[in-house]
Amino acid sequence: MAKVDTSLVAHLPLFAGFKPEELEEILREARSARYAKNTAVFEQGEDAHSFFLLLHGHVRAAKTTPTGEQIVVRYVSTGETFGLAMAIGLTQYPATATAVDDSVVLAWPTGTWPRLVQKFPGLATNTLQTVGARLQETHTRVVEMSTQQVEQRVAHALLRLAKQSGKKLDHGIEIDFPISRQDIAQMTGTTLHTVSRILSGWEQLGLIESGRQRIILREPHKIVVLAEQHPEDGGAAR
Amino acid sequence: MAKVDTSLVAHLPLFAGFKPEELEEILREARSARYAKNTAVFEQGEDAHSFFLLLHGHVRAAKTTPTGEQIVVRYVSTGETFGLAMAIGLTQYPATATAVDDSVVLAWPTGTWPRLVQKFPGLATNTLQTVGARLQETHTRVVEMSTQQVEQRVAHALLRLAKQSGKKLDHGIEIDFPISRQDIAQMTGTTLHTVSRILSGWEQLGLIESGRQRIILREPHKIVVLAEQHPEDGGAAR
DNA sequence: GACTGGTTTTGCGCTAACGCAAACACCTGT
DNA sequence: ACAGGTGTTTGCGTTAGCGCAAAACCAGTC
Repeated sequence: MAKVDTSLVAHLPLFAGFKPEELEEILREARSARYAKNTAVFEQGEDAHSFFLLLHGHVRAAKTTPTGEQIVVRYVSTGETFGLAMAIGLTQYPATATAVDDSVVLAWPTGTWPRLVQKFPGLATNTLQTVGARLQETHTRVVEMSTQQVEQRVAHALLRLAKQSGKKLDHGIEIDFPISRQDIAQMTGTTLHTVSRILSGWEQLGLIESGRQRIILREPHKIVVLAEQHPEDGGAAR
Repeated sequence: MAKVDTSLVAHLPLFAGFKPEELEEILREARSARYAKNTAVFEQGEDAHSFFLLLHGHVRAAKTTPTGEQIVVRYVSTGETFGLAMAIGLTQYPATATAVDDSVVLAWPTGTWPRLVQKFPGLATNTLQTVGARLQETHTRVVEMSTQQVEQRVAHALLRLAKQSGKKLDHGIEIDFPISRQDIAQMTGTTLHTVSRILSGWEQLGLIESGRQRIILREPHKIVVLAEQHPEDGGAAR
């Protein structure tokens, strides 16, 4: 079990307000692990044996419906926690987590959570903040899905991805991990085909540049306009 | 400031694991208040001055978009907390809370939260559970909106409402507070008109009985079937 | 360097659901 | 009893986006 440098994680929201020695103690309980691109960290329905902190890479959390459709719940970026099933009172993972890039995680056995929280109440309040933030984001998503049309939703999704995991290039912002049209469809509640059409359109207009599982925003500002623009603008309430 | 009977609230998840005297101390910090039908408990964007526990009645939490559309986030039932902005790191309420029935709440000034949590760490973990549960529910909603069609979504919404706030009658289950087609539309991401058409259809078939802001499920079981039935069943993945 | 499997593009027909409009029921207060 | 307002129903034309199908594309692999 490799020792984790506290300085690498000390600034994370999860550990806000902790002293170095406390941090050390918490980290001692975790093991680190690598997951190669396209391997599962855990599967939906599986017993929640651990909770995780992503140190490196990107992880996709997705839910599968009884009929087999998949919905992307979120993309986890470096520094974020995931698989918190235990903390929110679940014994099984509610989604599947897959590394979309070679990734490195810290994993705490689920059983350590009650003990850690008892000893370090700040963990609970910090986690409450992050779960609360996710709840907000998910509500935003519901609102978008209810009120906006597909093109706006895709625009928002790209902007969010760019913000979260964008790599600045001189000719734009590149989304920093492999992402397919299918993935974007599953984030926005539409189909692969519709996403493809929309992105093709944008590429014509020079707003983006894209290839196989690769998207570069060339004109982020114009995409913001698209995202905020309402169909038949000045639009009335539903 | 009226004294609140601890026995009325002791069993609530929020207070799980607390001793009567602790409970007493927590309750001492709260004031109780009444809100008449159709009055706002707080408005979206307003400074989060308090957080609440609903003792009696029903409260609707809804978000308003920049363009004026409203989306119902959830209906709060007796015993549930709401307006937890502070706990999840917000200084303003992210939604508007309106009493849909004459309602009674307990209200804690936002400023008491840090102190209470510090003294009673169990509050944080209990709240984490409930916020986690809400996150799950919201994810379910996203999945439904992405994969199901309007009729199924409306069926699910009614079943959830019936479960949460259903009053058992001999000829069915009545949703225990005034709810309009508009409200249901805002819960399911569709329009008033479409909801009306669907409910009319169901009424023809004898599945429900309904009137002005009033819905009775006469054949809950058949509605479950509707909710689970997939268009062109055996349906393929998106 | 051809093969193979996943990804993307594009065309075309179809339909679920929207949007608008108008009429209608019901409840409340005067 | 009546008026006014809020909620509901229903018809009708329109359309955004789905679903299917087929082709083109691309990146590794053998």
